[in-house]
Amino acid sequence: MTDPIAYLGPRLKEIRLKTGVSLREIARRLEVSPSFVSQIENGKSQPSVATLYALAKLLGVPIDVLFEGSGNTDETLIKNYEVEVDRQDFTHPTDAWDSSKARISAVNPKNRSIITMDSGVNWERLAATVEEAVNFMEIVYAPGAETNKSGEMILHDGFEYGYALEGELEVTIGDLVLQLSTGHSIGFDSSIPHRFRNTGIGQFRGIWFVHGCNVEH
Amino acid sequence: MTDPIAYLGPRLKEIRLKTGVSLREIARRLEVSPSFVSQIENGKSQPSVATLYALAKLLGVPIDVLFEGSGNTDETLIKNYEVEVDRQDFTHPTDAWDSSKARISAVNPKNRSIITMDSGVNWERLAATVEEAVNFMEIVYAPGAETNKSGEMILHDGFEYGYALEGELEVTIGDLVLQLSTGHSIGFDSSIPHRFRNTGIGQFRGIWFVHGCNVEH
DNA sequence: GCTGGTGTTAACTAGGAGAGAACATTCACT
DNA sequence: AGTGAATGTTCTCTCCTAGTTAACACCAGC
Repeated sequence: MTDPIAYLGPRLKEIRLKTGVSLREIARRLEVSPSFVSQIENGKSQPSVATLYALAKLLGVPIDVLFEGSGNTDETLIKNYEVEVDRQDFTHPTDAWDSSKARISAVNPKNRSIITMDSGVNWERLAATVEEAVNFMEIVYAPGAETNKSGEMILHDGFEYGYALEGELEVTIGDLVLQLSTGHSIGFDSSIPHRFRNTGIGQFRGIWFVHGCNVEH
Repeated sequence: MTDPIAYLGPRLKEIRLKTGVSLREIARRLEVSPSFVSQIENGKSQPSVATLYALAKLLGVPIDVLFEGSGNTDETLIKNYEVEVDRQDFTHPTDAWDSSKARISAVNPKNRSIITMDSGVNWERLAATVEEAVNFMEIVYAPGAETNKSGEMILHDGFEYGYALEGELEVTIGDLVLQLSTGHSIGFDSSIPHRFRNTGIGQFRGIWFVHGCNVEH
């Protein structure tokens, strides 16, 4: 295993690029010089603990992921659906994907079925429907992205459960406003009008589970 | 909100004392001077990123917990149940916690309601039951831990969905054996006999969602 | 008394965290 | 093509601080 400290810089750069933030923007928010951020990313300098902490907070990732080496051996041979769908003509979240009555479904993160919503919102299916009226997915909100660009709330029957993986998500349910960050979780009645908005600088990722009322087997 | 950086030292000391290791022993292993460790613990000096990393590795804690100071940077006003339950006399996973008919539930990772199963398996509730026959939780398997120490499979009605956060979990469903690692996800019919086992060297954590058949609202 | 453990605090130094400037690019305009 | 404002990079330099060495005070057991 290679030295995780040495990969800290490249890892930071990778995360920053993924979120589409500029190096200078980072520097501005951190109140350090752009050159220093560059030096860090290229491994020519190392941040202090304080800047490392601020950096992680800014990017919305737990510090530990910054040290997860690139030595990622993912040789698990999980076969699954690799369809790239792009339909948004469904009325209920649980109808996002067509149903397929497998009794077991396993999905490799590399080839998830993805639905691209408008304005920087993605849904990635975590399991093919082993039952009706259920949707198990990872949702990804780009910085600034929101459920409805118009700002109006949505509601539907059923219930909804979420777990925040990384980033910041402002969750509005009824007149309740919550700020979700890594590790936070929620569950609520979907018939209450709700909407989400990524208020962080980095992307938001979360595990989401939605099911309707007419669950049958 | 107090500065989490300032609490880094005290936090380290707290963890060290809890494990019963001497300050000088830490210094020896880290290959730094004992005085420096003392200075770090008393907040009179701050470690470099490299030493911080080594320190966390040595103490066996993720770096992020070193910043979960008593000065709670997490000011999200999420109120939730803080009960420590320890009952295992339920017959169905969805009955693990008593039901409480809130329509919205948000849970802060710091004060989740935890059920301690035997042989290194924990369930941490991610949302209070906003509906019947549903359980949304984070499951933690210590290295080597398994669903049933006896090795027999379990089955119950309903469906089950999982997402792997960290570690390795060997999942056996019927005669299908899968290896889950970070990012992998599954969904299956719980009436198929199944069991899990942590085959990795570290702990396994995953988001789990279980619901029964008699879902009503 | 001594010896071996514990943690703490001074005074000091070498090295690197971080700044600042100038650099080469690429865009989008008039 | 010319200006302007972004982008990231690479020099050089300074000042601060991560980390050392020394001596400190405390407890055990022999």
